[in-house]
This record gives sequence, structure tokens and C-alpha cells, in this order.
Amino acid sequence: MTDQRGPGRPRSEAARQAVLNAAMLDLDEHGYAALTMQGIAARAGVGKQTVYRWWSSKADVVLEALIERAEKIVVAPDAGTLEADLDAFLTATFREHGLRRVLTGLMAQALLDPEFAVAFRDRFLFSRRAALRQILDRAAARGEIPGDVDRELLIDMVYGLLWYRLMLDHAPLGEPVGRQLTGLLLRAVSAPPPGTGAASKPSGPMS
Amino acid sequence: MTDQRGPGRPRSEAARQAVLNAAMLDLDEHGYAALTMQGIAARAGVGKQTVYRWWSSKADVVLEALIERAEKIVVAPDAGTLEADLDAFLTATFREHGLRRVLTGLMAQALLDPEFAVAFRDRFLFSRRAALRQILDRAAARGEIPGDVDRELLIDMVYGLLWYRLMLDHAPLGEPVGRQLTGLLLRAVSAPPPGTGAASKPSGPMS
Amino acid sequence: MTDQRGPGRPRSEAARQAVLNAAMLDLDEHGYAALTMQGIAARAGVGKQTVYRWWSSKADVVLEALIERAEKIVVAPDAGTLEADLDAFLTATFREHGLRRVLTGLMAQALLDPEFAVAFRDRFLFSRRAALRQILDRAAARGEIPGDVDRELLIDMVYGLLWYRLMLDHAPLGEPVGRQLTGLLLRAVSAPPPGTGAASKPSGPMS
Amino acid sequence: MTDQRGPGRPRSEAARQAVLNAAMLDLDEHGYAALTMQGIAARAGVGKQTVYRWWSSKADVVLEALIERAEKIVVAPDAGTLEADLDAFLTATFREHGLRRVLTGLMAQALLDPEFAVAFRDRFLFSRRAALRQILDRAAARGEIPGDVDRELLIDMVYGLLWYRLMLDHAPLGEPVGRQLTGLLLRAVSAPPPGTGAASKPSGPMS
DNA sequence: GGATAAGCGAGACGGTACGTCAAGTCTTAGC
DNA sequence: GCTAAGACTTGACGTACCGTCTCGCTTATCC
Repeated sequence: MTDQRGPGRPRSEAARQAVLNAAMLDLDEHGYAALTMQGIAARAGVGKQTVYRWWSSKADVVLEALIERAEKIVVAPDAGTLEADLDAFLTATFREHGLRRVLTGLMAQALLDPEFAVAFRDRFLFSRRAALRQILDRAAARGEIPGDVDRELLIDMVYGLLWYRLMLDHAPLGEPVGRQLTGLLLRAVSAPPPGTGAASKPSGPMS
Repeated sequence: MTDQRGPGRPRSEAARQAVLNAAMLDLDEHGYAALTMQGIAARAGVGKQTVYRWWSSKADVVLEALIERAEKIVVAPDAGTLEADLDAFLTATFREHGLRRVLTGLMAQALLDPEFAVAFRDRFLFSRRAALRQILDRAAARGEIPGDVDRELLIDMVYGLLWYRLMLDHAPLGEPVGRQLTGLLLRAVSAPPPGTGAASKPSGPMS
Repeated sequence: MTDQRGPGRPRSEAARQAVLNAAMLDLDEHGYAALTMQGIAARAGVGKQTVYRWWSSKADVVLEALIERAEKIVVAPDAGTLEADLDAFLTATFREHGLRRVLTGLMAQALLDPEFAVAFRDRFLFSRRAALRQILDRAAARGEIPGDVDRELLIDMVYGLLWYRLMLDHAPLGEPVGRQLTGLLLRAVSAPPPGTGAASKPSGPMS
Repeated sequence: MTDQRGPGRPRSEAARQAVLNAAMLDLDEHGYAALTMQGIAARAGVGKQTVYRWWSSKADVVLEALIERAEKIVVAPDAGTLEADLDAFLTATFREHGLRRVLTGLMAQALLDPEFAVAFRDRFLFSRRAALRQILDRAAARGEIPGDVDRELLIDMVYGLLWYRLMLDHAPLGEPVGRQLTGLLLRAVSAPPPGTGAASKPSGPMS
């Protein structure tokens, strides 16, 4: 269980940090669109090749920086009830909008580059979804959510709203919205279907 | 209401159509990221300057093409009840995922270019929101939705879900989802608040 | 010998003058290299087509302007002796260096465009040479120049010096130089060959 | 006198030669006016940026090619007498008219671009003048030329003639002309002033 | 006086080259 | 074998003019 290191000069941790820092600084100052591998390398005082050796694109750099800095992940401690859990999670999540520039930049890249899209989903987005899914699963186990409710749909609605407002920036996106959303979701999952129409068949499985 | 034409050679409608067509073809074949103004001009058999004269970016071209081709706008005829209206609108809307490449490409551009973001919102996104808002307003007037429900939030949740799935492409996005969503929304707006907790105060105004 | 004019709107003299003026002004202000047909037309308040209808290049415009403005041609009245004639002609000619920008611009164009070179030679340069040739021919007839002197060579040396200094702008170019040159030429054509070497065979025809 | 090389990949001599060659070939085939930086790069199989990195214009490229290829400079060995020196130098110089296209192209550029004009003068024209000046200075030291003769004027007359005929291409320009010119110059500098007129005061200093 | 014809200002058209930027790769010397 | 440096090929960028064309309009001659 050694360090597992071959011959040759070892990777420079200083260079790695310099690159991640330079990327975040440039991003804050000039926005994601103005980021370039060239610029990151220059600002970090690092050879371009060193950047390319470890990351394949500017998005890769930013993603790593984001993950490293957001290691203080939004955890979901069990508070006993769905309402309490949801409220804690959503207010915490919707408080994150300070990362707007980073997140929308990465999303833009993911939309343009399918390869990065996979990395972005797997290394970032899905780990967030997992936390919310855990909350809902717990609530279902407690019987707070009917078994016929499509929990994936609920998750997508929560994150859909978050991303939509992050991207459009046309409406507020803070704790109050999280609280509001909690209420709406609780209503939706607890109420019986209102009408009799065929449009909603809550009792059937939703594939 | 005249033709409103100044002196000089009039704009060539043929060139305009050639550009829009070339852009859509290139987009379908190679994706939005591979689109270039240069390539559009070449494929359209048009001078680069002619493209720049009328559009300021590839996103501008694609947006115009999208709007022109989607002139068959999603209208919202009054079907009498919220459920019927919603079902019609949502199934129609969620059927649109054939435009995935176009829409995600434009969104990527909007995320990178604030100037284009404004155009995209104003000329496309908001006109879609307006249709849904109309349905909800009608329902509120009929008393089908409590007055204290934040209708903008509902709209954002619907489009949030649509966009989130469009972008992540991790879950289905077709008519069934539209129907499912109809059910969920109807429950949410019709049910009384489930608990008594302070987290959701449906009876107060939501700021 | 009538006006020889068919049907149709006659050429606008106003436009012609406006173009020539605009060209000379732009030339004075920004130099020949910065002249463009487009710019000339715009400054003259004239359609581009109107310029192209009557002139085939910016050089053409400038040449016509030059000729029209230099109509007050350097004539060569017979002053009786070669020395007097030469002195008058050369001092007058070398006084012209105010036209430096125009002349060097046209020469540049002539060097780049063989077609214009012909026009420049025939309509401008050769008419200048003719005046000097007349002086030398008169002197030869009077016996002031030995018959074996190549008068074309003399002419080329005079204009060669003029153009060389115009172009390089490394040495003075005014009346004193004209006077100095007169002296040198007089010596060259009046003296017997200094040596006996075969290098100069003044008695043979010079082809 | 070391290699004086910093870090980083060294400049590619192959690319340099390819560019200079491509320029000369294009120039020979299509003339100076048709030369473009773009075309040179393409023909040399080199990126446009590589050309711009080392040269700032097509004229710069051609000038360097000319100087490199004309390294076999016209030297002026001392043959003992002015006549012999002059004859050798002028016949050699006037033999060079094979470079007509190159030289007139560069001169055109110099006339259009003052910045290049400086480079052209300093790196090419003046080095030629220096050779001739050396010859005249030697002759003056030997007493073959009166001290009151303006040697700069003589030099300008020689090169003036050369350039005038190079540019106008209306008269021959080969060894015979060189020989002819030798004779004319010898006469001019050795003869006493022919007349008594005030126009030429050979015994006074010429300002 | 109406038809015909050419010139006019304006400005869009298809092109070509410009000079710049960043991409991603390669080649040094040095640690 | 990693590092900083920096030259390399590639290709799109957005701009400037080129010379041509197509408008509506004006100004002439000719029937």
C-alpha cells in the first residue's frame, strides 16, 4: 500500500492548485466564455502542456475546481419527517446560487460537448440527485409518499426549477423559493387526485 | 402599411432563406458546436459578410430559423377545464423534443453570451411561458386554482422539468410525461396544505 | 465636331469634380495607401457605381486629378543657350516636389499594375520627358552637344535623379539641386572623354 | 558568442526557408501584386501565424529573401583607377535587372508603407550606395575627382538612372548602359566647367 | 408629350485577404 | 518523466474593400 509511484518527476501539486485557482479567478473576473486553456496556463504560470496533461478541456478544469471546492457537500441528515427533511435540503440547495457563473458555464459546455456532458452528469449532477432521492425514499418507507408517485419525476422537477431559474435569471432563487417549493411538493404528493379525468392515472406505474 | 423600403438594392430573400436552411442542415448533421458562421455562409453559397450583415452570431441565425419554423406556435385553446387545458398543452409541449439539438444549442449559447440570452428569452422562451400563463390565469378566474398559488412558480416548474430533461437526456420526455405532470400539478394546486408546519404557509402571500 | 451626345442623361460634371476633389483630399490627409474607391465615393457623396463607370481604379482617378491640376505644364521656352534652357527647366522641375505624395503613390500603382503603368507613362511621364528632349535637341542643333551623346540617357539621368530622391526622400530636392545638376550635365556633354580606355567608346552608336 | 537560445522550442529553420522560397516562387509566377501572406503560407505548407510571427508583411518576407539571396554582394575591389573601378561596378550593377520584379515590387511597397520604406532603405538600398561611395572616395583621395564634386549627387544619379529604367522599362538596362554611364560620369567629374555662366559654380561648395 | 435611354445615389450581393485568436501538438533545456 | 517555455499547424473569427448587381429616381434626346 505504498505511494505507487514510478520513476520520473512526480506531479506537482503546486501546479495543480495554481491551475484550479487561476481558472476560478479568471472565471469570476471575465466569465466562463472568456476562459481559455491558454489564459489559465499563463495566469497559473504553468506550461500549456501541463494543463493538457491532466485536463482535457477548460470545462474539465472548472469541474474539478468546483467539486474540490464543493466537497462540503449538501448532506441530508434524517430529520424525522419529509417536511423537515425537504425544507432543510431545499433551502440549502437554493442558497447555492452564488455558484451561478460556474454552474451555467459548465452546463453550457455540457450542452456543446457530449463527452463532457457525461462527466458533468456523473461526477456532479447525479451526486446531487442522490441526496434528494434518499430523502424521498425515506419518506416513502415511512408512508409519507404514496407508492405510486414517480419519485424521479419529483427530483427532476426540483432540479429543473433550480436550473431553469439559474439559467434564465428571471426570477428569485433563494431560501424562500426553497420553502415555497417544499409546500407545493408536499401538497402534490399527499393529496388524492383531484379530478376523475383520464388525463392523470396516478394508480398506474409511470415508466 | 406600405412596403417601407428605402433606396438601394433590396435585401435578398433568397439569400436569407439559404442561410437559415444551411444553418439547420449543418446543425442536424454535425451538431450545434460544429456550426460556424463561415460554414453556414459557404453552404448557403453566400458571402460571409451577407451573414454578418443580418445576424450577429450563429445563435442569431439559428434562433431566427427556429422561430420561423415554429411559427405554428403552440396555442392554448380554451377547453373549459384546467385539466383539459393542461393536458393538451403539456402533451403538445413535451412532444417537441425533436428540436432537442436546436434548443440545447441555443441555450448553451445563451449561457455563454448574455447579449444573446436576452434575445433568446424575449423572442422565444417568454412567448412560450405566456401560453401556459394564460391557461393558469383562466383556471384561476374559474376558481380552479387557489388565489394564493404562485403561478409563476408553476410555470417555471413545468418548463424547468422540460429543459432539465432536454439537457440531461437521462429520462423520457414525451407525451406520457406531459400527462404525468398534469396530474401532479393538479394535485398540488387543488390540495389543502398537508401539515401544519410553518415551512409552508399556503394561506399567506408568497413573496 | 458637335457635342456628340446621344439620348439619356448626360454625365454629371459635378459628380466628376466631386470625385477628383475627394480623391485629392483623402490622399493629402491619409496617404495614397489608405485611398479606396469606396472611400472616394463616400466622401464625394456619389454612388460607387458612378466612380467605376468612369474610372477603373483609384490610380485612374488620381492620375486624372493630377493631370487636370498640372495642366499648367512645364513648358520650355527657348532661351538661346543650353545652359539657360537647362537651368530654367531643371529648377522648375525640381521645384515640384510638393506633389511627392501624389507622384509616389501613382508610381507605386504603376509598379504593381502593368496596365496602369502604360497609362501613367503615356499620359504623364512621357509628356514630361518630351519637354526636356526638345531642349536637348535644340542644343544639339546648335552644336552645343556632340552628336555622339545619347540624349535619351541624359533625360533618364535627370528624371532618374528626380524620382530617386522623390522616392527615397533621403536628400534635398529643390532648386539648388536643379542648378547643381545643370552644371554637372554641361560638363559631361561638353568635355572630351578623359581617358583612353575602352570602357567608354563615345564615338560608337549607343543602342 | 554562444548560441543565445532561451527555453522553448527553437525556431524552425525549415519553415523559414519554406516561406522565403514560396514567396520567391509565387512572385516569379504571378508577380508581386498577386502575392499574399495567405498564399505564401499555404504554398510553404506553413501556418499563417508562423509567417506573421516572424515577418510583418509580404514585403518583409520578400526583402529578407532578396537580401539572403543577394548575399553575394556587389563588392568593389580596388582596381587602381576610377575608370576601371567604375566600369566594373556599373556593368555588374546593371547586369542585375533579372531582379526587376522583386525590386520594383519592394519599391512599390516602400512607396505605400513608410515603415517598410525605412527597412528597405536601411537594409538594402543604402548598403548598395555604400559600395559606390567607397569607389568615389578612393578616387577623390587619388585626386581623380575634384574635391568640389558632390559625390552623393553622383551616386544618386547612378542609382536614379538604374531605378528609373527598372521601373519604366522603356529603355535597355544592361552592361552596355553601365559602360556608357561610366564614360559620361568620367567626363562630368574631370572636365572643367564649360561656360562662365553663373548657373554652375563648380569651384564653390555645393550646398 | 410620351417613349426610350443613360446616368444618378444607395446599398446589398458573392468574394478574397486581412490580421488575430485559441486550439491542441511538438520540441527544446532544465530539474 | 515532469516542468516552463514557446514555436508549430490548423481553422474560425469579424472586418475591409473589391467589383457587380439591382433598386427607384432624374435628366436628357427623339419621335
